[in-house]
Amino acid sequence: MNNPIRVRFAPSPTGPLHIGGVRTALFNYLFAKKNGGTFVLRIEDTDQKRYVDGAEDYIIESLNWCNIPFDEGPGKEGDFGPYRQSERKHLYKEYVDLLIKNNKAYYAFDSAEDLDKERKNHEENGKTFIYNWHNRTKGRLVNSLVLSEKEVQDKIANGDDYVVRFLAPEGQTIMLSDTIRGQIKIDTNTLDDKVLFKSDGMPTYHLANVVDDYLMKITHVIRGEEWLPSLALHKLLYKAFGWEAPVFAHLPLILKPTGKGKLSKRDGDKLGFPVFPLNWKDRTTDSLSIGYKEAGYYSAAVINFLAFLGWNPGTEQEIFNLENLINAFDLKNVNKAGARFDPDKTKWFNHQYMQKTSAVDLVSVFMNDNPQTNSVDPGFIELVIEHVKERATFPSELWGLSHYFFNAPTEYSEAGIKKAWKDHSKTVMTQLINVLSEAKDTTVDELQSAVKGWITENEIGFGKVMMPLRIALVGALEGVDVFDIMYLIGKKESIKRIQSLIDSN
RNA sequence: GGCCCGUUCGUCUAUCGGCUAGGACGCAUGGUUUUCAUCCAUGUAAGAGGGGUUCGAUUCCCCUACGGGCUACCA
Repeated sequence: MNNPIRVRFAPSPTGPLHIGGVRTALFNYLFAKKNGGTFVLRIEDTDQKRYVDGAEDYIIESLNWCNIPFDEGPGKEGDFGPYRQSERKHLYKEYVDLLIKNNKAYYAFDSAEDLDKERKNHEENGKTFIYNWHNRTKGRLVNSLVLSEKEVQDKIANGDDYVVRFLAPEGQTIMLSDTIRGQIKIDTNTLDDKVLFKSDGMPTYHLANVVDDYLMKITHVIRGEEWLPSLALHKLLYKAFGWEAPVFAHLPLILKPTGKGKLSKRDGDKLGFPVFPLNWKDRTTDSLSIGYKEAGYYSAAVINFLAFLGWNPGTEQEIFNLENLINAFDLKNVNKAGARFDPDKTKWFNHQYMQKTSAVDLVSVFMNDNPQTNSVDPGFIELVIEHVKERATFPSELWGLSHYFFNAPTEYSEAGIKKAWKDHSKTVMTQLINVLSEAKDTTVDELQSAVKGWITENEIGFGKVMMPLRIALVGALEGVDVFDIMYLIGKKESIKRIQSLIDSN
């Protein structure tokens, strides 16, 4: 009986998809999958001036990387295509003509310059220019409401530029309902007669999205809060067409980590975190914006933290894979207020996902990132990664945490030497070499008890041994357990490193 | 300026009229690690203000303040 759930994500290909857009797509995806519905991608390329080459591919690649692929859209034609509005151009004219015929819309011949002049004039007088009921027939404006039918036809036949405007109803109070925000009351006199059809023959967003949502049988429109002011117009359009409107839900915005306003590309540049899922190179400025993928984030971590921006499961669990999210998702748990983006928490999520990744799975990533290790036994690399992985938030940090397993130190940290290298150190380290030469080393424990036994028996003091030993092996006072290091790099290499330290001091 | 939406620890949030206001990130302290990091424990810190309604308001209503969005032949 009920119509099958269909939702859409409808980005405009004017640039790279920003994480706010990814979150909108994600919520649509989760809602669709939770309810056994269909997730549609529709490209809203009605603004030819702002069209950016490559943006559509970028959007699709991003959704795929995030694991939230669309069921229908460009390249995945379903029963409701085409899915690019530029390819649906012929449809909009037909529907806008229907509106004109039914006196729900009208032709307007005012030039953009004239309207700009009006706006400027009003502004100077402290007023706002709105094209609507109070002035549309008052003489200054040129439209089919004041012109005779013949005049209108002549103008059109003459090739005069025109737009089609919506005839907003006068003096009505309409109730809007939003799944997230509840009831909203609007006085139609505050609305303006929005342009539905542009002089270049393309529809505006308002017309195209209503027509397409209707034709594509969209049941739920889940979109950003920036569309809330247009909701009245859209509802009125459905009514003008005599169509049943879908259910609307307006998502809270994602705000800057600090300061005011919506999250923007510049925040990422300034504070050093990505705002795009994938790298994006601007073709006109040649500037590169780093993506989450390239910055070393797991897509599952990105999806997880994005889901938690404005939504929560109502429990205290925070780590959710996609399947968990689908099961737990409910629009009722979406917040009304904007959510400030937190780069620290984002990293924390990534750390969680990094720890869930096994060392084996990290080996190829590691070898790819560090070609200098290509001749090393992968089994050895796996062991190394097992030892250092818990310290890392990103796979790219692995090398910095493990280089001493592959290369002997070439220099020693000044602070480390100052703290660890004393007058007696040369003697102690020489003795240690002897101890190690004799020590059994088939297990870490053997190595450890040999060294520790020697220290205890001779009452040398652990600090006197362990600190310089660590300097010798690592080059600094940091890193994993010294016995683990010695065991993994081998007794011979360990002795060599100790000798190098002795020789250089 | 006009219209609309919002407001709980620094940040993300829980609470659906009974609150000693819970969790997470961050930060601080301690423990583990004879290093560093991880990890663990503890601590830190909040319902914008003013009116109502109510036995009782963070929760419901109104006003103010603040924040955000929209106000294009952009989406």
